[in-house]
Amino acid sequence: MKDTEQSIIEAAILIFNEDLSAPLEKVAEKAQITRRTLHRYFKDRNELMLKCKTEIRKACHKAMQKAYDSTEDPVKRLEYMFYAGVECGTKDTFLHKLHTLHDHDHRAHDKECAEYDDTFSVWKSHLQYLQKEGLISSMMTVEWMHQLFQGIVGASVSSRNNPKNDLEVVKKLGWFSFSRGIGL
Amino acid sequence: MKDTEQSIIEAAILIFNEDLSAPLEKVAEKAQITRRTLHRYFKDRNELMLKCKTEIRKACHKAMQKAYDSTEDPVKRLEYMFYAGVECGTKDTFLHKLHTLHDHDHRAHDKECAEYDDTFSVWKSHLQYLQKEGLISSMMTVEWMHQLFQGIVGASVSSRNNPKNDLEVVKKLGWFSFSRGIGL
DNA sequence: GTAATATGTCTCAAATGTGGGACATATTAT
DNA sequence: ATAATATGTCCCACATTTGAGACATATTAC
Repeated sequence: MKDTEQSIIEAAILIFNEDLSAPLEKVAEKAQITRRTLHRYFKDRNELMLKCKTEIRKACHKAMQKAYDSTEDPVKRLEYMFYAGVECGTKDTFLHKLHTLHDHDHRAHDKECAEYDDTFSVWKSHLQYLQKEGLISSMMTVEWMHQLFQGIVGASVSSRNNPKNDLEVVKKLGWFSFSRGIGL
Repeated sequence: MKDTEQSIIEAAILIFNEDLSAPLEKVAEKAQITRRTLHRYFKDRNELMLKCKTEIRKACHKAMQKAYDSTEDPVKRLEYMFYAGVECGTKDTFLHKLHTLHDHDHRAHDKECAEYDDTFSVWKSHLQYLQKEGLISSMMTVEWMHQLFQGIVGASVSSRNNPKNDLEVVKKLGWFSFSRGIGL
């Protein structure tokens, strides 16, 4: 019964990803509880948002790290990390969105931003490594490849909203487009 | 002095794209006017939102059509239509977002959705044509290529938030990734 | 079955967002 | 310079959102 808190967070991520200032009522609806119950778990919107941020950072970091550790082969490693992004779904897209908002100024000494950077530092370092090895195009910056990654993950997640699109198929399509898109 | 209305719309598109339920105060700030002035031009949030939707549909439709008409060469045509998307910037990403929201059910008989479909029907038809001619991969659906298009346009628009990234460079990078991503 | 815990219902006060009236000031056109 | 128009300031009524107390009901653990 303690998973109510978690289900609220999951619901909030889905709602806030589409509408940052959505009323908490909508989050409660999505979580299939009352707003009163939501307030028993979270003092206010801010506290809920903080928990969401922690959750998405944790989940994405864990998934990316796991993918990285799952193989030694540089190209497979890249592929699995891409899949990790897709499997994180809305959590990944929301995380990226929060750190590219126009008013959010990203500074590394901030704790949240540091954790965000940390989550993708392995990923970015790996992209640089692949460039040095000549496995992927050197004409593009790591920043662009990261934006491309987030963009294609977003496209994959959108595709999955249509239930007729199987996760595995979507992942393969996404990887095809991403890998070729970075000149692999 | 009549361009105040237009500048409010432009500001609203930027704000609402990031935060659908953002207070109108934020729109006014972005447009560098008072909320009181905003209310003189738009009765309420709903009216403003409708104007935004009309604006983005109009702008994107016009840009896509212009790109289509600018050449006869099928591949160049595709390339120019991609650039059109990037040049529409937030307008394109916002338009796409509005029609992929979870609560928005997309039905063709609805006037707004019909116009949306119309805007990208030329684009999608052209993708199908290229597939039939064997110029791009036939392993993927038109829907996926469209999602990919929107995803990479979004990545390009994000990149441009960093002023050191020149529009032309971003366009070229985006096109490189997109064209290869669809197997061209 | 009983106690503990979780959730729902009803209610309400505070905070925030919204729309617009009244009037002053600023800008533009002629 | 003057009139017309646009915008800002101040203010207010209204709607929505928010956070929580009090209590009933439901669920779970033992």
